[in-house]
Amino acid sequence: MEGKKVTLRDLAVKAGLSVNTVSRALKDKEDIAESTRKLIKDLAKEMGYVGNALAGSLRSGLTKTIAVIVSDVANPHFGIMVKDIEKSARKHNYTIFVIGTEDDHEMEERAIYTAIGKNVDGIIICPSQRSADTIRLLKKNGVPFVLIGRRFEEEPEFDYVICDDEKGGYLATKHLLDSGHERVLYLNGPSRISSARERLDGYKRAYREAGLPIREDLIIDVEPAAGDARRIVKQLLERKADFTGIFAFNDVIAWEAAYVLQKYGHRVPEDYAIIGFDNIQSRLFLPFQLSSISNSKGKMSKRAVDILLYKINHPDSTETYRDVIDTALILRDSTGRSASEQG
Amino acid sequence: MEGKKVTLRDLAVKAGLSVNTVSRALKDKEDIAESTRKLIKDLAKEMGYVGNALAGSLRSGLTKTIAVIVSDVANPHFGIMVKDIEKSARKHNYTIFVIGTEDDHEMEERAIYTAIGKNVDGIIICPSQRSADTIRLLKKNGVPFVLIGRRFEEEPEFDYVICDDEKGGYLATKHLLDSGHERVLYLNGPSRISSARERLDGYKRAYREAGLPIREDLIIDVEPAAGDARRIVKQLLERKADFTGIFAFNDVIAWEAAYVLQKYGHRVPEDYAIIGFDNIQSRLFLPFQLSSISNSKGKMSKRAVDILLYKINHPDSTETYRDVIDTALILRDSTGRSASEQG
DNA sequence: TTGTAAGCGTTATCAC
DNA sequence: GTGATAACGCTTACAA
Repeated sequence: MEGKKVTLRDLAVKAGLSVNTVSRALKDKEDIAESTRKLIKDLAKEMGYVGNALAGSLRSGLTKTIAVIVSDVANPHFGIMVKDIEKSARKHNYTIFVIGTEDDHEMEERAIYTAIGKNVDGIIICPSQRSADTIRLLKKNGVPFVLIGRRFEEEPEFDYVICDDEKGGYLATKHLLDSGHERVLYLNGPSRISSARERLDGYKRAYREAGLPIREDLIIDVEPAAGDARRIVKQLLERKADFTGIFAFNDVIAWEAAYVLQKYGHRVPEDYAIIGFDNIQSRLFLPFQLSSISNSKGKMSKRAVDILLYKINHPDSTETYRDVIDTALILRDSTGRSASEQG
Repeated sequence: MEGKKVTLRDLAVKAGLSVNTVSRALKDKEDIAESTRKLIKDLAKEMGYVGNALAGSLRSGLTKTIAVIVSDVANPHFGIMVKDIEKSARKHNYTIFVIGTEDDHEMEERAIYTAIGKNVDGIIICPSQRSADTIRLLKKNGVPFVLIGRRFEEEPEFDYVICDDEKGGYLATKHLLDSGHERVLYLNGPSRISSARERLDGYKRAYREAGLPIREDLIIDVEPAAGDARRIVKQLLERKADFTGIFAFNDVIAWEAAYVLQKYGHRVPEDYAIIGFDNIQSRLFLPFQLSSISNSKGKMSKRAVDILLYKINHPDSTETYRDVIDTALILRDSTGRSASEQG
């Protein structure tokens, strides 16, 4: 019952044939007698043969494996993305490594070395952007990769799939402004991150278009991982900062902000209107109806896989991919939409 | 710049030494001249050498890789677990494959074959429990594995780490009963799943202890993946089913139930008290304060990794592991706790 | 201290 | 149709 792994050689010995013949039979090569093929296939099933992909990979140089490197799979945004990537990859017979970085530089570097060492065929990474060096490592080692969710403006050779962050930031802010909230707190991500910068651009554009002054003291950087958002919102409330609308870099931060508002006895949307980013509600039906910016994670993930596989299969292609997926405003209760059917 | 991967041979040629010497130097073996070692290490760095773990694995039979097989990484419960497993594994220099099954039998089987084919050193799996055959496959192939979250009572040889589901079900139900909710709707998971059955046992025990009759019509199975919960709760509300408390198999189902209640204009906890399971709120600060049963996902994940690594490193050990992690009641607003500080 | 040879399990090539 | 041989990149045992 409890067996060591069955190899081609085991089958060959048992069948009185050569390893080679066994291999070819299992792979349905043309030049094998029908009878032999059947014999071997039955035997393989009987003995519970499972091919050793490792050995094949060593020869072919391909592992049918890709690495997905993100800060934190426990964040629903990344959880959803990883799920979608895995699903797309699986359709093409690829398996994924998942490696977390906590958006830390050193961990990211190690993650990349791990991936290269395991001979992945390619990498999908949401870079911490603490430095472009880690990504240059990939270029240097000739490992195909695609950035997802973030990009390096100064590195035109790094392919990416992002969403239209500027537009998202614009739509969110404009909606709050249009609803009469002239003082919008923006709980932004760290400014090293391209999406944080671009969403901020959108925020500012909305303000400019509305002819309202931008209040720099209402633009605050939050470290996403740390639960930093709660601390910051608490402080703001205690010092009675002057705002009525909140735009958050992502839904997790928006939830935390709403959580603190609740703790302090404030109502959403009556006292404060809140809008997030990522539209996680489309996948997770939470009883708190958070307005958000939809960024089509499913589409982004699929696209990233498609591009990566193309690069893997066309190593000499010099095309570069800079895909920007559209974003859209999704209104729910947290910004006081009247009873509608969205969500 | 853009290079093919550098191999030991490349280094050897460049250094005018044998592949073997290079290998030993990089591994800090004793019998290498200090000068040679330095020469080679510098060269390796310069040329950007990253070892090919594949080749070594083929020899050693170990890949330093484990597979994590779960139904759905986008479910925060599994997202958190995968994160914790990855973290623990990484500490021991293991990398994880993540494969989703949607709790589907065939996909689970394929996932297992994939894992075996990729020569993982071990597997952590939350089984769909549509059949024990898939898991027997693992036993048959001699691949170390640990079940997480679910167990097969009829298969005493399958090691597992679960939480005390019966106690959790008991605590949740008892709390609702104690709070005056005599008719508790139980939105349970599919009964093929051990944790669903055991939580139900706890539910029943609480009822028995309270001396109240168990209403079988208030015990309903929900398919977790499908968003089934929303449909079911809607139906119940429309036919004005008779209950005031809801105990849900997990937090995702609880959220969906609360979501529907909200849509129908009901208040939580005034009209309905709700309690979930998994205590995701401990990781994600949502503005909806859901009472829940804590099951120490961090502890479970770590324990699963520890057991698995032990089994990998002691293949001849015959110990079996049946770990049951304690569960605890965590009260929040959704069951009407008075203002306290939990959260 | 360093080099040579063999082998991990598979597959591609080329004989037979 | 089938079998022998080499090769993928590395490590272990042993020889020099």
